[in-house]
Amino acid sequence: MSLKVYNSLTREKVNFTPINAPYVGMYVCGPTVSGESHLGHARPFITFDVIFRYLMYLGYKVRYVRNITDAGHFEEEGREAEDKISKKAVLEKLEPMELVQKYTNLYHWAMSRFNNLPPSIEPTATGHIIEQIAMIKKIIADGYAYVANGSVYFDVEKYNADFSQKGQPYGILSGRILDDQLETTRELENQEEKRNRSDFALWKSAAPGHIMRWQSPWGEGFPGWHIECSAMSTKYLGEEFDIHGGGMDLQFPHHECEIAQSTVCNHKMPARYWLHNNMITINGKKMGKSYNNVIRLTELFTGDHPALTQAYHPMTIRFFILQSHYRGTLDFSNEALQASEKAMKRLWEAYYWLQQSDIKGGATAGDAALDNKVKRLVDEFDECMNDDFNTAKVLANIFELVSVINSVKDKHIPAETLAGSTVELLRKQLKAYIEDIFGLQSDRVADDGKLEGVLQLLMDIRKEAKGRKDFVTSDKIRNELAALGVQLKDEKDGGMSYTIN
RNA sequence: GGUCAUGUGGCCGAGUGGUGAGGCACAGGUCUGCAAAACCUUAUACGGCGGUUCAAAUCCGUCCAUGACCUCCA
Repeated sequence: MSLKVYNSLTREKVNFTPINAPYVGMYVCGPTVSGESHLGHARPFITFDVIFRYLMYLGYKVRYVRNITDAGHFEEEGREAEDKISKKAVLEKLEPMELVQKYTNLYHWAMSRFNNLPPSIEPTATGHIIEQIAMIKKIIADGYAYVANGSVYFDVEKYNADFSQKGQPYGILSGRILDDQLETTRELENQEEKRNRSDFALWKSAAPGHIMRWQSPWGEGFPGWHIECSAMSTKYLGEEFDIHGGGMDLQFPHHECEIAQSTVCNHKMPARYWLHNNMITINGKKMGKSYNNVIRLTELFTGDHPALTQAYHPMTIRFFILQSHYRGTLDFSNEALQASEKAMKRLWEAYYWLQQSDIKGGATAGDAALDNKVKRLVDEFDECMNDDFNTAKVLANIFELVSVINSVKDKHIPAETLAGSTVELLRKQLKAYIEDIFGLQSDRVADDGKLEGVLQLLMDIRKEAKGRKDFVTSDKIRNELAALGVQLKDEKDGGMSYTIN
């Protein structure tokens, strides 16, 4: 039973073998901090966070590198080349780095709300200009890039011609054939500097108005988008590392260009396994700026958006994302998120009850069939994750276990139905998966126990009131606590429990 | 136009050719001072048409539909 991952490069599920076990290097393309993150951005970061956590669970020592793009990309496409970040900074009357800092902070805040672990290294593009320039120099020296008017372009045609023979044509990842692209690419303006349309910029000369600019051997300018990832992944993970991740929309051109750059510099395919998450859609359409259907994370958390009927907790979104496989599209809707919200609640109640209860199980199983079923469901967690991180299947199993737990809780089946060892296994693996691997967190207050004590007191008073059929008092306690977001529930044997929303 | 995906019940979503994952919603029931929760039961499905097979949601062909990428994009 070993981990299999779907490698976009070969388009098949393959065994995962680290280059230098137990060490694993993983690079994931991070955000461009020129604006607020939206729901779509949440997916890769949650997906790869779970992958990061699972690799550690398997015992690997993982160095997880996720960059921050803060240098600003150039835009072409009929517009004047311009630095996105500095343009917006002018509009907002901010220093570019102030803008970058603002959105970086927001991004980090959102990541922690999602309970994503911080990556091992989070390098910034602006902090690695020197490395990028060094890499560009090397590419020029090898003859795969040329200088034009202070800008440097990668010569895709030459690369493709030379490396096709070595079995690594340009387009190897995305399946694109360069010749087709040449025929079908739209007519672009301001392309006269490039020898071919498919050439991409390694370095862009900065127009006089540009605020973000650096000295280079080719004049003042700023780095192209693709080179930062190549420079930083090489610096921190080496010329060849294990996993490169990101959204499917980055396959082309971004990752394709990274492959070309790194291959020229290091004579190696940079990463062995290329993992790509699919998009989050809304009404069947990808969520993205160009579609004008973006729901920002701040809006999602507050519910302040026309498309939202309510606010959603970050954990609801995390759960929602884990309920589908990362390579499939996932369609956003209020109904779907509300379903996730309820499912999560159900999960927490069963989970906390089990962790806090003192049930021990029997010396042997009272019902071997059920006991075996529980063991099987738990054992399958790892198998599901080993099958290209099938979090949806793990959750399905967990919910089957929730039913069993609830049956024990309600005494429909006695605790001795399960063997003590099975109960322990269940406790241990549910914790490992729900908290450690899936990174789900409940809002259950982790204070010093004062609130817990107060609530217990209220529940005791309510119990006494009920005992003397003083339902006015007992309902008052329940209703007023409910108004504060604390839900009381009567249990079958006269006990009581609470949930905090 | 090129490349690559996808089409599963009211909704969201797994799925290894053979006894209908799971979640939410719905219906009936149990429990309950009431409520909520929980539990039990039941229902609804694999885009169309062919083919392979004893057997297909699962394999093959074809058609239809949708989406992504080809331009910044998670």
